[in-house]
Amino acid sequence: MGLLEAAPALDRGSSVPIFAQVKAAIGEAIESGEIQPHRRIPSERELSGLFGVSRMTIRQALVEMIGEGSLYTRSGKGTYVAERKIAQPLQRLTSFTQDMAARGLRPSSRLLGADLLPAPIELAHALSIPAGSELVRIRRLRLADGQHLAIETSHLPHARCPGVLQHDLEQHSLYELLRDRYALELAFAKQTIEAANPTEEERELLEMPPGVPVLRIHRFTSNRAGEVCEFVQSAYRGDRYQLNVNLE
Amino acid sequence: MGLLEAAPALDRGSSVPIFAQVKAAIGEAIESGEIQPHRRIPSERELSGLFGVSRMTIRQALVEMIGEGSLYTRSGKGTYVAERKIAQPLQRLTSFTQDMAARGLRPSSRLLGADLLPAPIELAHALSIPAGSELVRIRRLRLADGQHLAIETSHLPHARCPGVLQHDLEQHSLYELLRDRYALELAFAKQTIEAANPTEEERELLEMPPGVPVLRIHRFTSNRAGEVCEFVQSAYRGDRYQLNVNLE
DNA sequence: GAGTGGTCTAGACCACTGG
DNA sequence: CAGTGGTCTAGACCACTCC
Repeated sequence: MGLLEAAPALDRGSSVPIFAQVKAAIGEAIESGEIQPHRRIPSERELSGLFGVSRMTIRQALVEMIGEGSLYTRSGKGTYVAERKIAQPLQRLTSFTQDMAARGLRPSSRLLGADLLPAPIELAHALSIPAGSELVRIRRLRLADGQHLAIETSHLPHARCPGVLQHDLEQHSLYELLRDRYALELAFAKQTIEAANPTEEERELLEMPPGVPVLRIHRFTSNRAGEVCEFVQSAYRGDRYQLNVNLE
Repeated sequence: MGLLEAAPALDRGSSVPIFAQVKAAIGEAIESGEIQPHRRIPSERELSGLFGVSRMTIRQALVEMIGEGSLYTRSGKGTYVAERKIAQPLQRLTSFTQDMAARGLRPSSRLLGADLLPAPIELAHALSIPAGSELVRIRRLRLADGQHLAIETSHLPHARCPGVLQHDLEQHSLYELLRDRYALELAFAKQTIEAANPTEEERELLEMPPGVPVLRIHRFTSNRAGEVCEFVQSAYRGDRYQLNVNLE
């Protein structure tokens, strides 16, 4: 029973939109190998008939799958299955916790320090808050399978997460805490990445042998409205960490 | 004459689709400051009336702008202007030439070597070609405003770009050459990034002082169909290069 | 209850590809 | 020429928010 002959029945009553069900069905046909890479899928009009939905609804499914890189079109010819099963659909914003889980490593943290400080002027400007207003600073040692991996220092306007320092920041993901307790959902980030030598303090905290560089990352994170809500400085051991990035 | 009262006239005869013209008009209203960040734009039904096009066409414009991060919606409330003018719409695939131009630096190259070699087995597998088949290898020193910046080694299946070595690879962008002469348009890439120490050879070629690390990037590039077409190894001077990445 | 975005329909015309 | 994806229309119903 394949997509090419008889499409699976859709659940019209479901809260899952029709186009999402179509997407899932086509995605399964691809993953199951029923339609091989570089083979044509049925035309939009054929799919419309097979699923019993309008062509516009089919298109909504296809356009999203094209955006995710699993299909591509040749105008006037048809829609084809793309090859790359390689990676995540796009470059996604991930927390340290998610990042490690995706690599199959057990993440843990040690709190190095957490305090309030008046916002320095450049940082205040980037975060769109008054200079000198309260900033939460959380400094953590990050471990993967118990091995020292990185030092991460987060800065957040205290007004956005009052009382955040009273939570257990070693056991819980900061991003989950912000989302669940403060309705602060972080959606975008802008990072700069460079290779550098560690400071003396970083070298000691990460127990690094001499001569090993660090991957230094500065990250501004913002919510869906585009308001910058967090600034993070990280230093990852160069001998233990590789960053993966997908481009388009 | 603003978007909020009277929308600009659309050119129905133009080859530019209506939704793209609507997108441009709304984009201008945002950039001109007519609609400030976090202010509501007219509802989809209002825009439909203002522009004299159907609501679905308006939605096509809005959905794209939401995907690009310049608008966001609150269901049941309205569509709002996002804040982030910060960066490029998404993480885009760029060549060295484009990358430098975006930074306002003058890119140049020195060819260090260009040859054919039989594909080693792992690379052949990644590029989906037979092991031992011909691979083009191009090694270039990259400069920005005349300063040594990086060493880049590209590997391409010779079958995809026969005779590519006869072109002037110092003066021309390889990606433009591939696109214009070989109809090979590279669209996606998967990179791994790490901080490392340079090899002795890299240190000499880049004229690096001792103790400075490099940003080492491995990149697999593919076309729109998802076929991996290129493998690039790069080493950027850690003291002169920062990588910018946007996440979502 | 009125207005909003989210979803869906059943048509239509266009430019482009192939035989 | 018939078939394809790309664009566009004029409606419709739903869940949600705010008053």
